[in-house]
Amino acid sequence: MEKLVLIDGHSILNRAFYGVPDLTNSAGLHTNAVYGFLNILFKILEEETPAYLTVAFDVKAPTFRHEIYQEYKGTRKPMPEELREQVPVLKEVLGAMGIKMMEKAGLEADDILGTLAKRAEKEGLEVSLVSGDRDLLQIATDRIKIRIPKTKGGKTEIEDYYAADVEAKYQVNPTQFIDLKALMGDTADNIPGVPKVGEKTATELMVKFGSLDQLYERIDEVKKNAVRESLKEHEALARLSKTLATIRVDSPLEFSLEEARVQDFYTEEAYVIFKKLEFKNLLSRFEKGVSNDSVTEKFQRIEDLSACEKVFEEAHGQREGVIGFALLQDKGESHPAGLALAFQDGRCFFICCQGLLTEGYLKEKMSGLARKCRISCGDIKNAYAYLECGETEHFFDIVLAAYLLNPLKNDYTIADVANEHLALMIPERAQRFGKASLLEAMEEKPEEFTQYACFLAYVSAAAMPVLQEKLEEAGMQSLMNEIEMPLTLVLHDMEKEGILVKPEELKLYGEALTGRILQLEQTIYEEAGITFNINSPKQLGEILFDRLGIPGGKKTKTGYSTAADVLEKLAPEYPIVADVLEYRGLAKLKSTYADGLAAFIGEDDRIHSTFHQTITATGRISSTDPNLQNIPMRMELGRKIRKVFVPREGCIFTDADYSQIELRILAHMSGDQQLIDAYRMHADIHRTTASQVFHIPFEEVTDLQRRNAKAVNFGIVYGISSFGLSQDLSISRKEAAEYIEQYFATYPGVKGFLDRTVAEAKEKGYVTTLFGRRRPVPELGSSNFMQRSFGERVAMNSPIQGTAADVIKIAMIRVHRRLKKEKLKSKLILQVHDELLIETVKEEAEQVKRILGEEMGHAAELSVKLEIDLHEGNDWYEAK
DNA sequence: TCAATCACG
DNA sequence: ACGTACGTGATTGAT
Repeated sequence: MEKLVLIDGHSILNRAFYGVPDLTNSAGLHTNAVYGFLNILFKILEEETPAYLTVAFDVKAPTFRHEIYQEYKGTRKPMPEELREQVPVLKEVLGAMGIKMMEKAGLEADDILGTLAKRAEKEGLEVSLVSGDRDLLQIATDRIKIRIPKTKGGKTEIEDYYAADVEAKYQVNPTQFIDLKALMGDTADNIPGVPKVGEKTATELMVKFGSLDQLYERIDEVKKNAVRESLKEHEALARLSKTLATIRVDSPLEFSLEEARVQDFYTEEAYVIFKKLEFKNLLSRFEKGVSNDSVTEKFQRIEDLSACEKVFEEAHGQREGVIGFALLQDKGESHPAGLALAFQDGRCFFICCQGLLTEGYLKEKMSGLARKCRISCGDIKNAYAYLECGETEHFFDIVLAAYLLNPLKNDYTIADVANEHLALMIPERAQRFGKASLLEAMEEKPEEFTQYACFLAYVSAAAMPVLQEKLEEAGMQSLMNEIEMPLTLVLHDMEKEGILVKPEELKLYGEALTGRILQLEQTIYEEAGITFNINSPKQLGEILFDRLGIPGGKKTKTGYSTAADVLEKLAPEYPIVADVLEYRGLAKLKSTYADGLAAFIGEDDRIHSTFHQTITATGRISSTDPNLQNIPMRMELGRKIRKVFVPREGCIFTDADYSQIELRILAHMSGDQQLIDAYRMHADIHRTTASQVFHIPFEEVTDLQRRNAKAVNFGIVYGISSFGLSQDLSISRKEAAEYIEQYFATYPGVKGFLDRTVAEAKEKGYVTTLFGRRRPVPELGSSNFMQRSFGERVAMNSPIQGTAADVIKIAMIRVHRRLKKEKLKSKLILQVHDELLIETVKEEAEQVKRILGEEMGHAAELSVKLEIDLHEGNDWYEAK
């Protein structure tokens, strides 16, 4: 049966805009929405291979809905400029591809789509209707399928609804869906619903009565008084809403199916436009012979021992080239689905972990190979169980390389790398298997799984030379080879090691909090004269500022701000505010730390956090599940949590942190002689700064002056602005500006450096650290003042924060190496940006301190010394 | 899924 | 005139 695909143009463009990260071509044109639209389009065409295709658009002109309801807003919120400019671009692209488009004054795209769908169905066609708008579900039948794509970070999943699926999900059939909408309203389209009726109530009503008409005929059967009265009162509104929500299926349209016939999209004209938009990976579709088929025909699945032996034997012969490798194992899963290898000639093998091919066997085979050959893979940190090896020289992580080349992306999948660096489109995992685990996916779709696994290995091998060349071009090869790759080993060991905690003490800590929390809760309810959810900023704001009439300005989009800095100003005068602040503090400690951490304690009584190397824009690492880089420190009560983190039997903690590493790096990078000398003369840099900036003898600097100088120092590192500083110090903007001016007068080299950095960033589009790490700063090209200012601050801060990140990474690698080389049992277990924590065997304490001092102190040779503060203790609290 | 809040460097 | 400090992650409530 022939098929017609109908697409809601604006709706899909809109989805794509918000789902695909910002993209701009060199002419400064935003292209992300068009790009996302095309990806969805190609995906659908590949799946459906329709005979006919039409894209419908809304027109600006008023529709019949405006005539019957004045306030009707139709198409949603105002479109951001970055999206609006892409609408004509999309139409141009579709035109060039010879795709039929339709729009008509007085009709919304919905009405065109509904009408065409029903007509086509009558003529015996199958119909797929693609839209981001659930309103279209009312059109679904068993021959009209509604497809709702969801794009997040480049990945697209599509929800499909035939009539039966609508019923399964919403408990109403497509016709009833209109009535359901009429009761609920639709805020996006500004269609009013009946007050007091939300989704839940509306569904209940529809299940019971079947239709809006039936509901009003038997209105007295509605049990809830409030709902019934509201329904009665707003009957006219409900019926109006129904009319507004009903999609027309009988629009007067001239439509010839023949014009919609799908033809070859890959026209010369389309090629030119794709090139102009810089859709490099889509261009590959125009080049013949580079289809995925020619790649996948060399993919093979291995299930038995002899075949596997042969693969590994051959692999050992691949010394000159690189072998692509992929481990197919989900995090937290006890055993893998298997592993994949890719050879230079394009042959790829997915080796199932089953039967004689046990986990242990594969580990041994793979580790043997890893000792002899160069291996390229993605996310190597999670594959070390299969690559047993004390060094990383002959390993390459393509994901890590992709991160270095552009650290601003949200995630780094191998499919992404293939897309960006090989111009090869391969489906994302979620596209192939949805939310299924790898083991489930292998069971359910064996052939596709083999293809998926082989692709991972294939891309790993094929992308390596490309990425290496790009790294070299960008001057980041040694950053990759000497810092990021070796660091993967260190992080792997840190994760494996974990940190010991005392579960009972953590529990006691939590219980102690609970008592006080309950007490405060009661007090707050009494003071408010009402019980409410203190954790809800919305409710809290209303109680404090409306009900109790406490003076406080609106701040956030949604209502009053109840953030700590606002409440702190009110606390001295209003006991309830002080209590809320205390409550908030305790609730945070309880939920995030006491209860939160407890959930991560393993069988070994240790917490094994995950360290991420490809998250931050500046080069720092991050920690999750749980985050051990934000354990309380600044407040005494919170800090006590650190007492539950302890070294194992026979060990102590040795903690070392850099003293003001970012300011020292600023001194070095700026070359400001005054600042360099300040560090050479005095330990107390903030007091020195105060003395020099305010022209006072060092000894006479007051605490306030020192505090101000400290804030200025911080401000400089963050990319100074008088507004930010004034906010921090609660002084006027003018005063803050004067501080900054005096600071720059004192340290002219710093001013020069910051200015140069911003200028360079504007020229090149990125900034670099001392070790060559890059951060692009696209915001500098923005026409928006706010965004541009942000870009300037980022340009000033990133080289400093990023260099500090480089330095401690170097220190980690060296400390880790020396612990191993000197055959110590002490282990590096945590990094907190400027701090390293070592679980130290007592007998090794002196040696460990020496290693930390030497390796951290000399990780980089700067024009000022890198000072280290060293502490020891029997728990993390003592060791800080 | 997003916004607000708050923990850290 | 615009309306902010830089970089993260977890929890909560509301949508």
